[in-house]
Amino acid sequence: MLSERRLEVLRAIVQDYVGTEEPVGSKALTERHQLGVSPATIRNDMAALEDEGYIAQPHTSAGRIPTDRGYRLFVDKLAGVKPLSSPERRAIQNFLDGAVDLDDVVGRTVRLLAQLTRQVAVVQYPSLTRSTVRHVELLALAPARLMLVLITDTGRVEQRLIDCQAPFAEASLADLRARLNSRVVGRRFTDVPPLVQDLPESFEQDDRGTVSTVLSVLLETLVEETEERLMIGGTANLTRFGHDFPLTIRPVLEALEEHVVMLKLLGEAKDSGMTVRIGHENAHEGLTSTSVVTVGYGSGDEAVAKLGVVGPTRMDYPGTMGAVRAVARYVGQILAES
Amino acid sequence: MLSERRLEVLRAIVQDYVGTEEPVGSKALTERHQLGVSPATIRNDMAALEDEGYIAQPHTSAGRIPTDRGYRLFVDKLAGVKPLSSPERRAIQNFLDGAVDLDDVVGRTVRLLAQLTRQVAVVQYPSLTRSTVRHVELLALAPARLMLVLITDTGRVEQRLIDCQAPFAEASLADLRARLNSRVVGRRFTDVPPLVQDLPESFEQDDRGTVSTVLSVLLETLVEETEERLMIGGTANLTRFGHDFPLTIRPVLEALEEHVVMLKLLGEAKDSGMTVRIGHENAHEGLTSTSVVTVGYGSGDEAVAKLGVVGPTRMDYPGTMGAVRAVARYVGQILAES
DNA sequence: CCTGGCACTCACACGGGCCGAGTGCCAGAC
DNA sequence: GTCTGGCACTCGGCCCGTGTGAGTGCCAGG
Repeated sequence: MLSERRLEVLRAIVQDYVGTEEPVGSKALTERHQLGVSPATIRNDMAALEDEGYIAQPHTSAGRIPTDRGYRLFVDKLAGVKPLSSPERRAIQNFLDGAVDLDDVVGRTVRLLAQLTRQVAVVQYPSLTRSTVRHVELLALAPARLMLVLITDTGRVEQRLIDCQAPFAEASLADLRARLNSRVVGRRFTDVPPLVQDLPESFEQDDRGTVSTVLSVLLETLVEETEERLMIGGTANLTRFGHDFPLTIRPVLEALEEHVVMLKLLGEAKDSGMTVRIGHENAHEGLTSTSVVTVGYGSGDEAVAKLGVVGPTRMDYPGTMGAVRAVARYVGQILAES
Repeated sequence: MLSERRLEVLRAIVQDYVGTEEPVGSKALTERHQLGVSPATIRNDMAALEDEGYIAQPHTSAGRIPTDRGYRLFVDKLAGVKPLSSPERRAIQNFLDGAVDLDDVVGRTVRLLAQLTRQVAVVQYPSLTRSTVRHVELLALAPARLMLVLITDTGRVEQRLIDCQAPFAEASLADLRARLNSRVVGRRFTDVPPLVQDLPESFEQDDRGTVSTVLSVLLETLVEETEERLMIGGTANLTRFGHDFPLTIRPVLEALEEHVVMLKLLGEAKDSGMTVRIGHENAHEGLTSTSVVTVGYGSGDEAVAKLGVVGPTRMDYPGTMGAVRAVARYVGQILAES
């Protein structure tokens, strides 16, 4: 177990290193923080911290920098979440309030997060799986060609074209439309399947095939079309990473472009509360020198999607966490209103 | 006017520089190309080319590199468009054929272009303004709340919610839907406005307000919602730029993230044929050290949108142009089929 | 008009020496 | 037991002088 002071030393090291981007030595530490002890004492503490794997020296005669493990301890035990200033909060609200549709909300959120944190922002579109159905519409584009439109409570709209084997009477269509809506509106996607299972039976023999087709397309849309999307922004901030560029930044850019990778990353995060994954804690190889801060957001009590930022392990954790949490909160509000 | 051989020297310089990324000297030139003259002669030619502003020396005693003007001449007079190999063509077709919807087509195209050219790919979504209407649907979500769905010939679907002042009878709705479709299906967006102008007059007094509202939303969608979208990919290729990184790459990333900037860029290109903008020919400041190769693509005879790549001025122009043209052609085919 | 020769210029790589920040350890003080 | 000041040591980074080689411009001769 580390003594109180040693934890304090670790905190100081993290803070200084994040600020200066340079290895921090014992003397500099005593000068910049009121630790009340001499550099020699700090040196002993640092040696102990190094033994425990919390800090490391890049070169024999350089200062120390935190390891991933050190950042972990810092985040878990030493750092709080720094709330935003009230001008910042107002700016967020103003900026997000101007959004006109879902795409716009997500787009603005990405830009906002990127600007606030000066890092790469990742925002997942509200997921279909956790949403509820606001409305289902069925229209006949041609006698044997239908279009299914699904509107979610988060404002997302999905449409599918359906080719039927046989023409479908307008009356039957209206009937199906009405029954569908009465059963599924307001339901969560995952609850829908059992609710519509028996629908074909209540139709005439001739129409059952078409009804089944429609239902299967609907279920496909609900489930398989959990094809989750996301938007990414602020990649220009990657250039602030370090000066050993190409090697550092390239794999990160590659990972960011693979939305599948990013979705997996978000999926691994906790559903509620904030998740911070530091350096090697990220499974993906390209991201082992980055930290990822994510949090769920939603229109109501429950999270429907996640958002977060990707930055160097050497990031301002309290500030970043504060910004991420605040943005998630406001986006949730905006979604609830619309 | 430059002699034949001097043009040949310029071509050789461009080719070598693009290949090696290093300034090319007179001796190396004679060794790698059969110019039939000695280095001394080449030196004279190079001096002349430098006087004319086609090449420059980064340092007093280094080789020459092409200037923007040099590349311009190369592209205009010296370079052809290099056709793709047939395996490449097959790969393109296979890859694009797997697309399931418009988003997927655009996404695959971006990845394809980025991979083929090893540069940043930019693909504009098929523009609404040049498309035609495949179908318009109107549905009542609630007595006084309508939804307008617009389907284009390129498979794009736009939807809008409409709040009406007064309830709108189902019969009137069906009537409006039918009339709308009979007038606008198959029409180009720009032709629609005069065709629907008089519609409100043919409805009952009570419904005219709602009809007008619907029409104005439709026109808004057609015109204002020429909010053109685009997709960008392959930014990781930027890391291959040079070794003087941050300064070069940063403004480029910033420009790429500003979709408005990129759309303007595409808008400035010729509507038909390929456009190559080299270095300072690009108005945007962040892109003055890049070249942009764009071409229009479309489902039929006419271009409905543009795509292209952004890369260093020192790029393989013939190869890039070949890839861009080929991809545009195949995307056009895919769109026409769907 | 082309060529070989020649003197000149410079960017860059290499190597040595100095500097200073930072460390570990130890003996002594509290 | 813990902290402190002192001390010897390490080593990365910086400055600087030198050498090298690629590349140039110019000129006289074919």
